Amino acid sequence: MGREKQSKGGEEKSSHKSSKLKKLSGHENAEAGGDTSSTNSSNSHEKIENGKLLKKLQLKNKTRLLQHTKKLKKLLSDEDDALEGPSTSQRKLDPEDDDGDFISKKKGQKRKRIKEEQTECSTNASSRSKKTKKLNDDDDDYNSSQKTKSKKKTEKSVKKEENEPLQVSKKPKRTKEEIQEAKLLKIKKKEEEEQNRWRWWEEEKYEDGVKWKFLEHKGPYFPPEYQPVPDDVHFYYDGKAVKLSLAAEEVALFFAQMLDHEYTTKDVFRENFFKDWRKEMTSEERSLINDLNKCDFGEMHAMHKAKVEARKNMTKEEKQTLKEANQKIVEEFGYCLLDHHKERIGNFKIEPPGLFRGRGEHPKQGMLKKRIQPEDVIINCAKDSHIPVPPVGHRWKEVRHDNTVTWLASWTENIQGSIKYIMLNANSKLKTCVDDIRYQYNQDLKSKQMSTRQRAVALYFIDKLALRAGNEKEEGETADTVGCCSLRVEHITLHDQLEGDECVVEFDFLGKDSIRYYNKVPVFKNLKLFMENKESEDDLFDRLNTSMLNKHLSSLMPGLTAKVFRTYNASITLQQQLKELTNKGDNVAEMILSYNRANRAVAILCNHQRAPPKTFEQSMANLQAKIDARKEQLALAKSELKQAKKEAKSKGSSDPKLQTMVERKKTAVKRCEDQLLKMELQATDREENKQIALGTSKLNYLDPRISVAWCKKYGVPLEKIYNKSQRDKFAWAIDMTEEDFEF
DNA sequence: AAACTCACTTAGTACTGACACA
DNA sequence: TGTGTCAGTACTAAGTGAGTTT
Repeated sequence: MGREKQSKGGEEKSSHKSSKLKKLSGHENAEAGGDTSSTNSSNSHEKIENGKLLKKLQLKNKTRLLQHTKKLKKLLSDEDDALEGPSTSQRKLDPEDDDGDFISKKKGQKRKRIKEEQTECSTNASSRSKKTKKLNDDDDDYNSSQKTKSKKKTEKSVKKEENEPLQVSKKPKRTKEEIQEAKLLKIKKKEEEEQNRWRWWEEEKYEDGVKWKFLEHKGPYFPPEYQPVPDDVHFYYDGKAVKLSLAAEEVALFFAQMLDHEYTTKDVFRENFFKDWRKEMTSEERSLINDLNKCDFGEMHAMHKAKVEARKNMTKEEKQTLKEANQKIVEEFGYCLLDHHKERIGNFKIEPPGLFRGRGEHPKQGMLKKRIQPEDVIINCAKDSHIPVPPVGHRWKEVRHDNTVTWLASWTENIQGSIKYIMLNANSKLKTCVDDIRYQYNQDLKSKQMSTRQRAVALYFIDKLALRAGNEKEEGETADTVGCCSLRVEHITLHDQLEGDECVVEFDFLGKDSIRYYNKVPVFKNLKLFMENKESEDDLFDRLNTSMLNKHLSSLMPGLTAKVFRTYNASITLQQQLKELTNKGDNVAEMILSYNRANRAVAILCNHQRAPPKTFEQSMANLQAKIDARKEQLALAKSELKQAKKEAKSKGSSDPKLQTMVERKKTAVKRCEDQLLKMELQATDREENKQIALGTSKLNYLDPRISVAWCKKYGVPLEKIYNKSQRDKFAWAIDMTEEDFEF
């Protein structure tokens, strides 16, 4: 029994974790989308072989977490493995040092603190060891329960499949299946590794059940008070104008506004409405108004329609001011402070009153959804935060400080009696997070504090130019290479005026692997300031190091470090470029050029250079020769076609032999043209690629799902993008990615 | 062990705003 | 200049599942 409970606990933990991760990695949507569509596809592909389906389902279960963790893993480790070679050797000294000294120090401190806290009371100390044990148990249980779960699922689906005649013979599939099984095992192992890693990572942030340590917000935003209708708008009962009380009028207007909707014709809706409406009436009104059919809301309805129309016809300026006003509200109420970072609140507005519209034939449709008052609202925030102030003349129902839940405010809704919450944006994505970060560093550029200012500029470089973080290095041990934070004055030159641009900074330094980074960027005046009174070998950012930078970043978003930024930017660039460069109607060759161009944009961003291949000139010459030959061939084919046409004409169109001849020549010309085009595209591609290495980004930065999705979407064979070993490496992505995948 | 509660999590739909097109 | 269309967003109803109560 206890065991069972534990396993449940484990599962819960993991799902909780995965949702966390979701949030972090911004894969919430992708995951959901992938899931639904894969369900769809398993429905539609009923002919799919058993094995594949099985595998698919298994994979789906097993990779649910993987999908989330994958990114994180990529973000946290891959780059290190493949790209940070020299620096890792240095970092190896401290095995925990993953993201810079500071983080590890901080982590160490934190750990120490926790330990101290726990040794303070002995029960805690023992419970701690229990806890760790429990965690391990949970792990096992979780996996096994997942297994049984997926087994159940697959069994179910297999049963479903049994009704369908199997179209593909089983035998050859077996071996495939086995291979898949092996792959699965591998994936599973990886997944387990990642789970452990993640758990460790998360465990530090919040201990058991705690969702936050600090939470501050402004409380919910209440909808505006009811504005009574002007006197010239009348409500008629039984033909006579009746001036309604405020409360009754408000509810009447709800109904009047909906008159165009077929809801108002439904008996249930009308009955519910009328019943609730009467509750809002004064006793006189109630005794007068007994039949909804005798009510005439015509003028109110017309007024509402006129209002809608007027809003539509607003001038641009009016719309703009309205928008700005809304923006202000969002700025004030739309964000909260969660631990140390600003988070967007998903629904900071209290739901306005109205008539309930359930979905389908809802028995409660038409009931009045009451106006929520501050007296109905429970506020949840940190004890030591600024407690939100209720609207004047009001008080909150309760203010509590429960850090085991994530909601900021709640109230009980009157239709179903269920609780409604104000919560953080469920899909507060990396994307939006990045926007926030960008906003912030743009603000920080003007900061009075030098260190903040330097950090902002450094972030700008990392974001815009995808510079590496630039950890301090042991002098004399390795080549003198730098990254963003270790840039020195000698590495940049400022030009007040260069090639038509003002304030251009010219970068020239050796980055990782001693690859030269050379770039010219129009930039603000800050840099000049940083360079004042400095020798050429002085640090450009003397008040900044990577740990400070990463500390800042991870305060904006847990787990975010400079290199994550780089990875993120690489992937997002690929996706954007692919979207931009791909033309629907293009043939495969053109598609590939587009893809490579997108890939190239990323490589350029990340400064992935290569020396031009030794054989480059030769192979280009060869290709050119081929192109020339093909051109000649095409010219020949064309003239032949002309000739054939001429003959066909002169001898009358009756001769079928000549007709087929013409057709044949035509296709020959067409074929020649296609091939020529293909080769020319290839030549362009190669030429553009002369000094750029695509492999690094392809293998280590870019989320393969983007590429896989792109291939699927445009029908480009995957082999054209990924070679054999790359396909193996990305098997998981190839398998799980649907064409609508969005990074 | 059924029913209920709470805290999310998912998802359908109405609205908006950008854009292409006539 | 109006109009249809499409994608993205806001809103909130509906679903889920662990935990608790009856």
